[in-house]
Amino acid sequence: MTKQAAVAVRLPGPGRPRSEEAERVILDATMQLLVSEGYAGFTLDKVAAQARVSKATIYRRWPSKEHLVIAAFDRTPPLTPADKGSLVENLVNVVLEFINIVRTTALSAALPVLVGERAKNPALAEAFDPWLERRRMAVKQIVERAIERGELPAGLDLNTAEDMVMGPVILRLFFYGKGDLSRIAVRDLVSRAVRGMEGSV
Amino acid sequence: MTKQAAVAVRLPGPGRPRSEEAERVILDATMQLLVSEGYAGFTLDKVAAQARVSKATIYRRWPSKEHLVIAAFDRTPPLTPADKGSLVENLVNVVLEFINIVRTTALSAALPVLVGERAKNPALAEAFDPWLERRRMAVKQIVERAIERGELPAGLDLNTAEDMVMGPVILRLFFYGKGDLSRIAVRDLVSRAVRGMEGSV
DNA sequence: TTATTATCGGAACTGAGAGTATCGATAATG
DNA sequence: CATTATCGATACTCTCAGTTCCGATAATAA
Repeated sequence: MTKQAAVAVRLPGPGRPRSEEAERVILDATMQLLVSEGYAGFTLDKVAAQARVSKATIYRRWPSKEHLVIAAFDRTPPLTPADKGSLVENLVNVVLEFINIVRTTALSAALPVLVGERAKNPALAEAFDPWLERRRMAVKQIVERAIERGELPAGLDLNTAEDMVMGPVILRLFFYGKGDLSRIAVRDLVSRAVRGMEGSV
Repeated sequence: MTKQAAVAVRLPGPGRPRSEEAERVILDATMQLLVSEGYAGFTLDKVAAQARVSKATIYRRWPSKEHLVIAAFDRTPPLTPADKGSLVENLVNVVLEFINIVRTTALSAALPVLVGERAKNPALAEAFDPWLERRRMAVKQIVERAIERGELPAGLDLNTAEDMVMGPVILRLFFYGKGDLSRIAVRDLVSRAVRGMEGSV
């Protein structure tokens, strides 16, 4: 949040090599603690304790708490762009998969905070944006295939399509505590978004 | 973020009355500092200094930093649901007004952080949700009038409509640093959202 | 007028947590 | 075997949220 050292990677050379084991254990502890404690109760002292590692070992790899959290997220598997049913069904499935991941991991606790930090921390944005972009791929791929099949117009901008599908979902997920995100509700939102994608403006 | 005292209001009675002047000056300083320092650089010591007020005077009114920030936001004027043009034009105008407010006030710095806190602080949610709901009214009203005019189907859920209009915008505003939010881009998003609202699912 | 009470600004204080520095020990290179 | 960068452990600095106590002030109630 303040300074960031010039660390992260180290090229092989003389000296004791970094323990890959330590890296794995730290990221495991990070995820577990984010889930159990929430972002507010999440401290690096707890990570160090649970991973049985010194704080120096953590800061040697990641320059800040936020970078560590992003690194932990980076290991979560990407969304799988299913291709089994109709366009709407494929989108509904990937959206529900996303909702499920957010709810069962630390994402719900950490993502809004990271978004807030990102705005004013360029180094954090550099780590955060690729992660986010990777999550956006699934929806884009599904839309892209629909365009190839001729179900959606060729001129449709993929970013616009993605924003239309995920925007309302993100809103209900993070901004409103009570938004309806049942399969029926999601299907309704996605169906309407798809209708908006059809034809030109 | 941790404890919250039982304060906020005080009924008139014996003793020195609370200074309304102090309240005003504190909220002014809060807004100014949020803009100039960002949420991370925003501290209550700075607020006290700039407002020439003791911290006790602040905490006597608001139980936490977050509550103070929300109180400051609460004074920002509501969105005006213009009713001058077509449905799409009215929505575009109110969305652009919202974007402008976010960009020229401290909202961009503070809103994501507050959203993150809201998820795990019930007392904060209690203060935050009404504020948010009030901002959602403008779009809902415009949509409601369109339904009355018969431009949109009577069965359309207002919350769904609002999510479809604002979702993509919020996404570009807070999650992506670089999203296109020009008038042309907004008109494109809104037009597509409106098309999604038409007809049943 | 006088007693009571809750505010005021000022200032010191507590507690927690991010990030740094130093230790002797260990594991690699050359 | 000399060099070097890691290791865990521990203590430290700094900043900030929130608390507490002060003497002074401004209202109510008798």
